[in-house]
Amino acid sequence: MATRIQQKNTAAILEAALDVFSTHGFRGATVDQIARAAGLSKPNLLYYFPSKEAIHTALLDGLLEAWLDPLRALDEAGEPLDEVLGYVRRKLEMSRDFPRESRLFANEIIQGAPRIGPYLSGELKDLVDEKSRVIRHWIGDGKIAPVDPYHLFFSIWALTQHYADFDVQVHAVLGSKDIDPYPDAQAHLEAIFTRMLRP
Amino acid sequence: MATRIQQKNTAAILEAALDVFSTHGFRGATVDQIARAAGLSKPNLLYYFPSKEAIHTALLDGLLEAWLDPLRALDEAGEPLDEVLGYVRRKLEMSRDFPRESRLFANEIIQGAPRIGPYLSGELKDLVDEKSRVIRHWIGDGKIAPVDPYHLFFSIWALTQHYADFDVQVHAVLGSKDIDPYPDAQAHLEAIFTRMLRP
DNA sequence: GCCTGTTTTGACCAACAGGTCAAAACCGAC
DNA sequence: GTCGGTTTTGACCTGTTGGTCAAAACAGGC
Repeated sequence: MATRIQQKNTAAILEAALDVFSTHGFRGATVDQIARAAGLSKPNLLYYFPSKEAIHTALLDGLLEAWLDPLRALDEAGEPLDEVLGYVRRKLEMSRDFPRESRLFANEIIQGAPRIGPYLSGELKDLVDEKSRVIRHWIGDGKIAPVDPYHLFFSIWALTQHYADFDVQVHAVLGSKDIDPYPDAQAHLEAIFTRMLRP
Repeated sequence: MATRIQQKNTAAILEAALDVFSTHGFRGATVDQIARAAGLSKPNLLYYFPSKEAIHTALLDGLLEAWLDPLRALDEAGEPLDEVLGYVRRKLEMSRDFPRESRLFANEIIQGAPRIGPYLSGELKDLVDEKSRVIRHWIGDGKIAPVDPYHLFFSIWALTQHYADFDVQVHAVLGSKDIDPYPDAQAHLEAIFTRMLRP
């Protein structure tokens, strides 16, 4: 249904908007800024999306779609520690590979989740509830050390997303701009959760 | 030097501005909004602070002043595990008691630290470098388990600030708005770092 | 009460923001 | 090339924003 030009331009817009929204927040971003970053004029951009809000919504929808995948993959039938470590690894890879998406999400939450409140207490909470039961089963079976499942998940989110959201701080503290912190982070987090969950 | 009215009004402005900036970010906040929240008219507010920027700067300066105190208190002469746990506790108390300050800081970092970049690679990095040496000494003496000091600090920041910055998400996932997550968080973090650092 | 400095205000401005619109330019099928 | 629909643009409108200013209102010491 969509022409070549449409595909190319909507993609360029979303790409540019992700850049701008993730670093300036919704209100801090201007349509003109996004348009220029996408190589279009403002009216031309508005030809593809009816409003600034619509671009932001499209971006968030696409993000939330994939946001839960790493957790969904946590498998009750697997080896408990490996499953958790796998989840941590996937989340950390998302921070590394999609830092802008992480910051877009972070912006939204910090500002009180005005647009994704229902998602948080809906889909997200449901999935976390479900996986928390899995964690509790594992604890009941003595497969992993007793731990509050909810705070376990909070810890995983905090530790992994930190490397995307606070990227600037991480690099500033580590000193050299060229260093990739992710290998060390990966080892560090693996050690943390291994020690935390070993029965 | 400052009159009663000046003290009262500048305090009210900073208080209101903290509210507004921490939830909407710098560009998302409007001077009018801050003025109304402080119970003043916009020109009246501008009588006390020369610009929106000046209010924001005053707020950040005050914050950064106190931001490092919990880490400064980490004492090389103390019992290593207790010292780290004390730092974690202090940081978590800051998240609980000053969540708006934490979000103000988070907003700044996520947006690339346009105003506090020098602080990050200056004061902050220096202090972290110094305390990292302390951690390494403790490791060398076999007092705590070997761990990358920098990533240890990142972990502490991530885990404690998460409860302030992502407060909405925490409450949404936990379900009941009335529950105070901090007691559980405190116990959880204590357990994490104890297991992490026990030799 | 009066006088001096402080505080407050309403009216105003220029810049910028999101968004509209009609007309022009462009594209590809025929 | 020409024709229909698609794409792009410049000019424009309206509301908002940060900030100014002169004048009014208000202290509080005498």
